[in-house]
Amino acid sequence: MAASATREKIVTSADRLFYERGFEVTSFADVAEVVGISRGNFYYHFRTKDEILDAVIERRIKQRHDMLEGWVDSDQSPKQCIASFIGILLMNNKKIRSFGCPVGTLFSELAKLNHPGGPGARALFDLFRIWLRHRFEAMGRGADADALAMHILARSQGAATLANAYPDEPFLETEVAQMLAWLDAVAGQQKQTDKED
Amino acid sequence: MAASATREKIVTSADRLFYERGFEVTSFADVAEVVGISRGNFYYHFRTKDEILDAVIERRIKQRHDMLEGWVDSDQSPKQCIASFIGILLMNNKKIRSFGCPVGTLFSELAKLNHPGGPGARALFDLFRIWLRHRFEAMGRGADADALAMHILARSQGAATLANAYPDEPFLETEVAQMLAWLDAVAGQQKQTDKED
DNA sequence: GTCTATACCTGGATAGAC
DNA sequence: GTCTATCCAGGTATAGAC
Repeated sequence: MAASATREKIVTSADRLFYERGFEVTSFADVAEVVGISRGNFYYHFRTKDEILDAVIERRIKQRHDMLEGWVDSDQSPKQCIASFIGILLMNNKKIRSFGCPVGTLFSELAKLNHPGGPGARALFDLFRIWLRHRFEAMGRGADADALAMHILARSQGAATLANAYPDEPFLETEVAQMLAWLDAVAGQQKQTDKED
Repeated sequence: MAASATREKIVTSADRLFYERGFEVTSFADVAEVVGISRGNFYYHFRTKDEILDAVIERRIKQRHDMLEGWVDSDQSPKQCIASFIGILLMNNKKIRSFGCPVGTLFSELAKLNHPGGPGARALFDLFRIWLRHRFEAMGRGADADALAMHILARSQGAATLANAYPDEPFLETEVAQMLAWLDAVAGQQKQTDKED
């Protein structure tokens, strides 16, 4: 269990390569070269390629989880939290333009492969979905909180895909502004409804 | 140039397999098996795997082009045309739930590979983008027609990705309804602006 | 145009020395 | 824990008979 330095480096490098080149196309030799170890040594730390994938997904989940909970813990309002989520697109805009969304692209690759890691990749979506749902609930959107969560998740995914296809255009910034405006409208709607009912 | 029956079958089968399993992971043996020919025969029709990819992309572009122009030619209004575009998501909802969007997933796979076919895959996006832009222009949206086209393209992509991640939920239908409502709003906005200015 | 046979390479995975 | 050597499967691609 004690995470050895080498094991750590393997997971970190594999994470990057799976993102930048894709899971299937990344070979042990590629990872070994980046880490600076021999192919053979690999199998001391991981018995199969799938085990590395599991470790990478686990790592990604932990990272995202910590980031999301960090926002909640730093006394941001639910609306601010959701705005921070939308802001991820700008925070990572360079990588997204080059390689798409790490969550969405990994998921669709594994889905096509019918790969056993698929459910793990979906867990990444679940993490964001449930977290977003809780924020919308905290905003007083009990009834349609999950639908709103799914909607903003989809908008992010679409924005990332198109930003990847057209990396040299200011599209991502425009789209983020619209998503924030949508969030404002959702928050305002709530007040409206309070008055009207 | 005369498209032989075998060549035709190879492209059709490769198209399906590239969509359902992914480009990289699909081997000549896979395609040959589906078509019912030997691997060797393959090379009479295509010299490399990339040549098949080119043919598949060309085929997809032609199919989509014909579909889009068919709508224009059948006297649909610009707004109806855009609604038909949005409706693709429902028309193909079974396949989208299983394998995602054929345009988006192929693009992101090739983007990661830095594959020479990447630009071809982007051409598929361009086809939709430009067609949509023309429809919005015909609706009187000269100034922001392209931005609207990009927006609805992104919404479709996001909806497809999430539908793939959560195939058992009625999410796709909900999202399509919202996109149609958005289209109504865009059309109405135009009239509003006419009055206000 | 289609087949079989085969060359060649790369990838995942194992064995065993150090 | 790390290495080298090696096995084996599967992939692309070629040669040449039919």
